[in-house]
Amino acid sequence: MMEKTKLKKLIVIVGPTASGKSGLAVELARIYGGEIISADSRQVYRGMDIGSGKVTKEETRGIKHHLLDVASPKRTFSAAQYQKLALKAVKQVQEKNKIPILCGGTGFYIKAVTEQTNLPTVAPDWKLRNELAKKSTDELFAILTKKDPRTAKRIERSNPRRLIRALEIVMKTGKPVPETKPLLLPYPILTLGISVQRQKLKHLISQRLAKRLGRGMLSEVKRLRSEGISWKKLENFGLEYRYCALFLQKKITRPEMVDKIQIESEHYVKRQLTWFKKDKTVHWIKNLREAKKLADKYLAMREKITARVPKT
RNA sequence: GGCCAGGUAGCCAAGUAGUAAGGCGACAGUCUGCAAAACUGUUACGCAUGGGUGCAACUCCCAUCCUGGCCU
Repeated sequence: MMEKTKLKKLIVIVGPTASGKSGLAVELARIYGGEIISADSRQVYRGMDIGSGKVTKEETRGIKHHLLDVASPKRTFSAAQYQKLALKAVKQVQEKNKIPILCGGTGFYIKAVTEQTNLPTVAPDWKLRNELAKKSTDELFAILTKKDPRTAKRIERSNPRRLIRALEIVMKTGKPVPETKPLLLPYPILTLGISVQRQKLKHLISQRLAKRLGRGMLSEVKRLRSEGISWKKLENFGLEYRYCALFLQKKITRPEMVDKIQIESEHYVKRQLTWFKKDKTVHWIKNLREAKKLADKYLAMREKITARVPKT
């Protein structure tokens, strides 16, 4: 009986871009017998490799990675789709009696898994969205206030994207946006946050950018374009994809492109840190040693409990 | 040396007698299906320096310093 009482585990690794999440995840996976579940909103797309910083075959060092290349860049992938796939992957890994390591910089995706927030099931209706997009935020807010005052009260009244999504839900369901309650996973999670000095991060980003250009990032973007991804879509992917696309269209110069990617990446770091700092369960670590210490302690809980459960 | 233009926040920049637009950056933050996205807030008791004229000057006048252009 003892061997059947496996305990569910999940290690989460977060941190700003270029902080070394992927490397740490692979290390921990090798040490503890884990598989990695990527939580990156761009690495889910096939063909977006260099620009998104997807691990290479060598970098995986034989560790299985889930949730990479699961979507076509031609279609819009969403947090809800991610949630479904990621939860499935977590379960799958746990069933193999291995440790799932959820690793990535997309805070919203991480939250979708760890809190299992029940995201509204209304699918995007682009026709409706485009219609609504013609209105000003004031108008949108006024409509929402009328149809769903409770949501209007807490929504950002100047953010068209949020307003439109809320209205989409209201109009498609005929009901107010449902209140979500976070469903915490029924087992403890260990969340590690990689802490790197901002200044150091800037250097890392700049080095990484040079490397990516050397590896053919521009060709990658050109290829995506030739495969039918519109410039607009590429620009919407942000960072490297946005500014490479602008450069390839000759809307900006190459130095401007490099400059923009650098600065925008630094802004991105800031947004990520704002998000992750809010999560008080994150254990901030500086290196593998600190990570191991926490992981050892966390995983040791397994033995204690599995040893005890059969007796009771 | 002469003439002209100009010196406004970390940077770019508007204003031009009535009490400092805007953009970038920086910093902080938001987040219920686009999240590398979208969005919000803060950021010059002071406009090269010193005088002067006005009730009132960044705005007008004078001098000085600095920058750029042209001329010799």
